[in-house]
Amino acid sequence: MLDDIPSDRPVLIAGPTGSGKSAIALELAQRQGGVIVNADALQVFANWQVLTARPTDAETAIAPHALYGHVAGDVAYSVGAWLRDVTPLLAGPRRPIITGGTGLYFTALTEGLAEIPETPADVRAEADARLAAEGPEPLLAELDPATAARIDRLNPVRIQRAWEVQRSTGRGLAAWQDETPAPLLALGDCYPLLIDANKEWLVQRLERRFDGMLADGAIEEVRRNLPGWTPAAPSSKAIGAADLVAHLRGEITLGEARRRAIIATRQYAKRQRSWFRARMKAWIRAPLPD
RNA sequence: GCCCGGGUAGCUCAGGGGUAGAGCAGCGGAUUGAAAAUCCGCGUGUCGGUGGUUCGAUUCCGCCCCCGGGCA
Repeated sequence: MLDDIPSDRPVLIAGPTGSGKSAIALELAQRQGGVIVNADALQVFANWQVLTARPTDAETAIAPHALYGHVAGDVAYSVGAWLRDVTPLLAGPRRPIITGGTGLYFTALTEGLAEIPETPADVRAEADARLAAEGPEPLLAELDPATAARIDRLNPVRIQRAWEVQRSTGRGLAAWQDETPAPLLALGDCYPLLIDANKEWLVQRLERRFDGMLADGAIEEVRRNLPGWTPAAPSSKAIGAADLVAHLRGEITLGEARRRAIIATRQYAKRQRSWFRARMKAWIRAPLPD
């Protein structure tokens, strides 16, 4: 698999959680050089390492890594922010090996993303408040027809996003999206590798991986995050975090927390599979185990 | 041994004379700035067993089995 990878082009390594992407990236970086760039929405956060399976200090010492743990856990992050972070790394000097499981990030990178200003915190707060008080319908009614027709009207988060864009920029989301610029990195200019993990094989691995996280101090890591813990924080979405918090608070047993976290991980892997199948048809597939 | 409950989808349970339903799990899908998020779709299962009443029983009655609790 690694022998087919050219050394003069950016490499993309996507795949479901727990499929061994990081190890492949590390070996590639050791063989050919380059910088491993994170494309995982949760591994950007500084307050998690064990729970998000972020590369360890020993691993980051072997090869250069970028965009791992560089964002505080209570700071809003997004695809747009990630794209802005990735841009300078694409210019060199090292060949980027972009690795992660967030399909949206890869698609935005290789197919383009509308250049919409970041939603100001006060607009987000206003939207949160209105959604809680009034429900999604009034917000939906305030959207322009083109946007309303394009988004999933049954999904409150999609409605909120469209409303926030309208409110903060004065333009409809659809108008912005219609002006989406060319992608930062076209598929033809890189080597896009998709880890195609066998489902049963992966499910077993995910279970063992969570036990490994517990053995490596996941509970202590969660305990460190307990002061001021809020499910609303961007980094609180890490799978298993809320479950282990509930356990530390004595609400559920460790066994129950483990059970829930493993289920959530499996469900996440399923969603990744859906994205990859539908959106990454042109990628080079590497079956695992081979 | 007796008295109450209860035995219905993988799990937790609702229902009720005209062959049954919800949450979770599971499976599939969508997804251009919270994406490890969010959202959509998919439910035949000896209704514990067996006899009886009835045009018809999972639903009513008898007996039996199992699980709780209580009394001895």
